[in-house]
Amino acid sequence: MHAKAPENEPEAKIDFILKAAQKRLGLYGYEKTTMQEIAADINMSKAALYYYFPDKESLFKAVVENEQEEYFHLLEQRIAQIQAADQMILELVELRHTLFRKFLNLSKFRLSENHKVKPLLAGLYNKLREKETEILVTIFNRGKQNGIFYFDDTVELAVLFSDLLQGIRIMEMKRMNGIEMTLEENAMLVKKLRQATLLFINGLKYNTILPETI
Amino acid sequence: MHAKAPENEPEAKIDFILKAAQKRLGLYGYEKTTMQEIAADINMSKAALYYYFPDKESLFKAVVENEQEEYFHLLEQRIAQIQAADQMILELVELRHTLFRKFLNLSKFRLSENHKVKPLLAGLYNKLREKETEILVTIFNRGKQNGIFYFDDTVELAVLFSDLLQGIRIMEMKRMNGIEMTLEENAMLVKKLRQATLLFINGLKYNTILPETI
DNA sequence: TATCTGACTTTTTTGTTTAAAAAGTCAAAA
DNA sequence: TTTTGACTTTTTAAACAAAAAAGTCAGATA
Repeated sequence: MHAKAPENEPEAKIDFILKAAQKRLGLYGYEKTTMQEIAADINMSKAALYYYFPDKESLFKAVVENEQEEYFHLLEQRIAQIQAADQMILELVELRHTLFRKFLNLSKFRLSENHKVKPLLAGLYNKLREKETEILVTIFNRGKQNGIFYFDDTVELAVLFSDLLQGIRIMEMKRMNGIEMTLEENAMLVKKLRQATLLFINGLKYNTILPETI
Repeated sequence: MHAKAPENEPEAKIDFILKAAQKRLGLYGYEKTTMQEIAADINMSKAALYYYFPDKESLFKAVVENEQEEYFHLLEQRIAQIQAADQMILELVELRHTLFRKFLNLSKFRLSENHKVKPLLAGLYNKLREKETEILVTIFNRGKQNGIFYFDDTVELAVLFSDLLQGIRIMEMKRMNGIEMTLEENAMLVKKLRQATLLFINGLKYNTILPETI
């Protein structure tokens, strides 16, 4: 790589480092990426990285948070142009999938696995999910107000739906052979997510029996 | 323990060993249970166990398969007494949950984790899921024939539903602190499974837009 | 003053060796 | 046919050393 860093611009510099880090992390995962390597890629000393980021975890977090912000920004933009709540959900599911794939790469940790990366990822995932739930609640409430969705506790509903999607992702990942996802595997996952979402939405539309009344 | 083994009855003897093994495995998991211990519990020599089971894995498999057969037997019994397809699904989900809890104990492997137990468990889980899918397909087909469910490919539907349930279980397990499941955590999981199932069934009942036509 | 570096210390990971524990075998006994 | 004690082989665990990576810092650079 050995790209040139921008001179005299702290903001741009940080962004430059993030891009380099993202490349390495996306390619090799957290544990197989060293600070040394990231620094070398952009002709910096390792110590310089520590001038901008207190530690490796912070750098990793910044990279992931970057992606997440990008995603939510785009999502809000897209949703703003849609009227129907059910269409919003479908849009969210689709866009969310692209983030999942990025996240999958970033968190690709070789067999050595958890114990160090797991809590870090868990924290990042929780924040993502919190924001996601918020948005889902907004959409579900809108559907309720417009009289097309029937469900009492929309927060509960949002958490359930979020679980459901993530559950499907996990199950499909377990089916994968290697660490990489083939095109077919991806297509299958997308299809399942869509189908589950359609049924879910349908269930909401005609949900005459509210769970609370049972 | 030190229970007495039944004399001169190979079938009963095997069952006796299985019960002893189940107790240990359910309590400590595969890796923390030794053949020696199981043997000692029933006043046998370790070598005797190897007369009935070729190796430790076979014994473990036999224990799990035992549980599964019991489950399917009970399930078929219960389902036979129900008319409506949607009620059958609810019954299956509920009963399936008790099996999940047993399975959870049996497969409780301490931090040392995968690499040895994982493929073994995966094989057992796949067989379970295959049978489960079969039953689900039967139920979905019945619902379709009776004109209350609308979906084209019921096999696909069964796999999706199975994924969905397992996904919810996994997500809820990830939320758990320790290895054990508290009563509250269990109640929450049961509630989510039920709610998801209800929405799913509802979605099927009013699924005017078949996924294939989109 | 803000940014950066080489040389340094500390922590984590990896590899190696050895001992203990558990799996698995077998000839002979009951 | 079933069971056992004594045996061999394989797997796990502990202890230690060496290597690699994380993280620090006084001083250089501009």
